[in-house]
Amino acid sequence: MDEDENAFVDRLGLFFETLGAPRTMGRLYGRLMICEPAHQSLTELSIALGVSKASVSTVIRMMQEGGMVERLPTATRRHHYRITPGGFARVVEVQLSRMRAGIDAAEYGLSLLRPDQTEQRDRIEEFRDLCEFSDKHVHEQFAQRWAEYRSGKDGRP
Amino acid sequence: MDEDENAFVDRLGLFFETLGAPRTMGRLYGRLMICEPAHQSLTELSIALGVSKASVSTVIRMMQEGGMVERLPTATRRHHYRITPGGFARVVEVQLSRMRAGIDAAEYGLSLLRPDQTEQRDRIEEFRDLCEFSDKHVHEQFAQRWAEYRSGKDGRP
DNA sequence: AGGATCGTTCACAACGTACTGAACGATCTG
DNA sequence: CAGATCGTTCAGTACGTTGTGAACGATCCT
Repeated sequence: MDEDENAFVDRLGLFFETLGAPRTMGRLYGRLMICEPAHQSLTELSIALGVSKASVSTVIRMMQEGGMVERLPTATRRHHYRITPGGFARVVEVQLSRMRAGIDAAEYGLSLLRPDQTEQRDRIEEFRDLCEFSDKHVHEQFAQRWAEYRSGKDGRP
Repeated sequence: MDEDENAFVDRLGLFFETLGAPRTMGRLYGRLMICEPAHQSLTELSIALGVSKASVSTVIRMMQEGGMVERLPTATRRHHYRITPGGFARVVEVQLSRMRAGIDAAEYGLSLLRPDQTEQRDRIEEFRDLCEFSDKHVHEQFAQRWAEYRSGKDGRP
């Protein structure tokens, strides 16, 4: 519809693509941020973005499972979706939790090396520690720090 | 060659794939962690991983530009590569810096909205703040905190 | 019950990317 | 100089993923 709104939606599509998510997911998220009212049915989203209902159906399910959007209870069989408040934080957390696989791989590598292979061990250990750090420390403190940051932004007492 | 080493290498390939990087990049990184000596020529890597020299050439260039590996000065024309010590931290930083694009998109979206569209503004602002937080705060403190964490791990005084 | 609306699912087409093999330029060795 | 080695580049192929259209089941409205 609106030219500017489309530009915004497409920018979010590009952003999501760089994060490894499908473009349509970003466009849906963008649309749900600017739409009025906040909740939209699958068909409405399909029309607004100019993509098939099939795409919206599959992608929005992924978003729902990831906690980015939530389905509202409704009387009709229309499925109304809206952005989960604070839901995008989960996405970032999931992104960081991927580091666990790196830790596991590193531990496996260390189990293969002899104790005297110190140089190789050092390389793997540094890699493992960084994965561990990214996952553990950042992940542990993320929710809390984010809450502090957020409360410092808005003017509520 | 070794069955176990291949398993380790392939695990890192999978890990890198989940981060959106090519599988070969992860396998190269894995190989460079366990090889002896630490530096390897392009042809050696090609043989060890069972991939074409063409792949190694292009992928290792990407890794070099990203700061994950570095080329060693050498007398011959053999290009010797090794893992950049602490180089993987850069990868994580780059990953986090991708959030900047989210900030820009959000600012653009806000510029489109009227001042009275408070609900939409709230949604976008939360998204923007989270991107800003992920990029700015985490990114700012990453190097320092990682150094602290690292120094606490190894036993050096 | 008949008709319409809404979302889901399937097979298929379109696209981008990762990888290969061959040709090439450049450098060392005998 | 001839031959071999090493890395780069290019065109082409193979693969996985994204998005579509059509058929379907289910629900609501007269």
